[in-house]
Amino acid sequence: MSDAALLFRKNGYHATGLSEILSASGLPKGSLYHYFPDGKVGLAMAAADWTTTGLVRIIDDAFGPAPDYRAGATHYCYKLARLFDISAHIDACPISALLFDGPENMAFRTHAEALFQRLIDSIAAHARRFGMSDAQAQQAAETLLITVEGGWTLARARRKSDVMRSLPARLFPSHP
Amino acid sequence: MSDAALLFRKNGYHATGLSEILSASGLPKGSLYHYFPDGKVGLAMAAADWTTTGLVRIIDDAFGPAPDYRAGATHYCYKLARLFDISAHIDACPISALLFDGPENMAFRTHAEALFQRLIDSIAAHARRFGMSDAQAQQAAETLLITVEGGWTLARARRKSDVMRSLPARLFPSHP
Amino acid sequence: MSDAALLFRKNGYHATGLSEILSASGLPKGSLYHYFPDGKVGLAMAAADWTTTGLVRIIDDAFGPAPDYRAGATHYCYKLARLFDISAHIDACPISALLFDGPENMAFRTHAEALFQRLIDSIAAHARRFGMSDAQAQQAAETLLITVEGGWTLARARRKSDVMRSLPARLFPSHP
Amino acid sequence: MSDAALLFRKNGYHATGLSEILSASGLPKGSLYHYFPDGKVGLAMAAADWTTTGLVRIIDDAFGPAPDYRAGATHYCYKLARLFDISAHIDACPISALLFDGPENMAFRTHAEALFQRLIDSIAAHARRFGMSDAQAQQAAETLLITVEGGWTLARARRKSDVMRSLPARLFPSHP
DNA sequence: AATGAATGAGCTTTCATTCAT
DNA sequence: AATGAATGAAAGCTCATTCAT
Repeated sequence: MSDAALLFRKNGYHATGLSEILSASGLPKGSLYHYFPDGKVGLAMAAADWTTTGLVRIIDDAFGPAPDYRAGATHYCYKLARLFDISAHIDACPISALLFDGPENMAFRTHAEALFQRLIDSIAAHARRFGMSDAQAQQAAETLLITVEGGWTLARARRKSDVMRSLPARLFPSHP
Repeated sequence: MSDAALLFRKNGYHATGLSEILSASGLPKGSLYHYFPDGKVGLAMAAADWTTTGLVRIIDDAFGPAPDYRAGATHYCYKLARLFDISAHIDACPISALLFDGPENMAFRTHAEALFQRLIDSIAAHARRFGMSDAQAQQAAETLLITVEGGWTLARARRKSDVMRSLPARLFPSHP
Repeated sequence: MSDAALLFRKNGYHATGLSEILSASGLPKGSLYHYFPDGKVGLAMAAADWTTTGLVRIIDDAFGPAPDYRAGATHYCYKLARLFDISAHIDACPISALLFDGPENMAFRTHAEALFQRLIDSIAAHARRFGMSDAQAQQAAETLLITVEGGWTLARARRKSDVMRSLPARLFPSHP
Repeated sequence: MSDAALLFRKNGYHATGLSEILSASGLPKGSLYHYFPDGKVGLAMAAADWTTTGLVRIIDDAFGPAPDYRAGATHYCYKLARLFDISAHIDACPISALLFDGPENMAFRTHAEALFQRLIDSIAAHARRFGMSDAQAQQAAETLLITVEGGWTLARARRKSDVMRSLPARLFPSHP
């Protein structure tokens, strides 16, 4: 599963062949359709689920020990910058890699929406823990996700993680 | 060219076949490699160039008549929201569609970086016009691009353009 | 069994998947090879047997109450025309569906020959009952089978059962 | 083309793989879809056309020099018996091999109907030449096709061409 | 005795590209 | 300069069958 997730993120959905995934994972060719009767679509969705779970864990690790929301968000951006560095700058946002599939698969869009919402909800839970109202928390979490998502895209184009580390300053500008 | 750009944005790089593009544009099959000796790669880059030029025009239209930077950025987000709506929710960010190609084409990343920079520079020029310093303008333009890019991704997952119209409030929070 | 026979007749041997048959009949997947150790080949033969038994019953029903051979043959053709109509033009001759398998299964040909002979023998028995000699009966039964088989093929191509009802006039032309 | 036609007749539509045809004909794999953009379906139809043309020639050869319709039909049956023998008893009626495809391809049935009609028309033209009325000729030609088709099927099951040579006696019984 | 998980060969088709004209 | 016919690799997927339980 982790092999599939990595390859999908690295190459995108269409550029990743099933045989590539299978040879990477060592599994036999015919077995895939037992575990994933929906074939490549089902496998890609499961891979995105798997990676989203990992992102939720990163969120919890970032916000858990933080003294306030701002510190948690900053930790989160820095953790993603590190993740970007160790993955050799080649990994796309796992959910976006799913999203960028043809429009004929509306299920993909629906699934991507649900996964983004999982991330937003995870962040919002921490925001509420730090005293925000429900509306404030939802707003702040969405803003963080949007910023992180856009920052990751720019970092990818530049093949440098600096942008990720610049995000907290953009999110929380100092007021003169 | 506009046909190619639209198809790449709609389906992504790998999901768009050359024959699909050629039959859409009515061009003869064999002559593509005379106009684009690098084949699909060169065509995709040219298509991204073409769309980037269109985005620069949108930026100029948004910021040109605006009284200040904040108003220009707001106009820009609203124009993109309208663009999202009239393209029936099927359009990816044209540059991202390029980005999500395999790592075997590093030229793609380099080209995507240059295109993003063109957008940033266009925005920064307007920012300077409104009195910002060079450093401030570059910073503000990057932030706007990051936000717009992330917002577009979330809008695409939700198949609703609302997120785009919520971006100005996130970029310019009111201070109590 | 009736599910398998119907599917084989509808789609042919190779176009009918074992999983299709098993899911239609509700039987567990692995147990097929206990009932039919020869797998798909054995199942198809048993299905053809089952259908042949049904055809023998139709022959007996057609000839049993008939006053003479000609009337019996006519009834038979009309019964087959009705069968063609109620099966929505999708049924091949069940034995032919077997026949049209690859030459690597010579057992199929042998089996098909035996099944055709069962039908011929059933018709010949009625012919003898109506006073024909053994040789006459065998000859008449073969002719009827040949005509019915060819008529069914043409009816299938035309998707109309009319040909079947025209067969008696071809078999028993009025002498001026 | 003749390779494809033979293989389809020998093994049936579904049991004949495209790679089998291509390796038999020596053509490269990718070229097939230039000559037959509809793929296997188009190839099978063209193969059936090709063989039908051959059957029309056999009909003309049989009826051309014949003194009357009965002699022409007899020649035709004997020519088919010889064809059966030299094709090693393994060849199906080429049109039937087409016909026995899944019902999802209504185009196949329509095409098979047209091909059968070509054969009937060819025979009927000769029948008219021998003095039959239009109605008589059509009727006689249909009867001959039906008989030949059914006879071929039985001959195939028995792996002996005797049935084909017995058809004239069935078509033109001597009146005592 | 009975089963469902597991398999690898094979399927048809699409692909970006080349090259003789 | 311009082209469409031609191509081999690879794609995603289905298949009948096996076997440990």
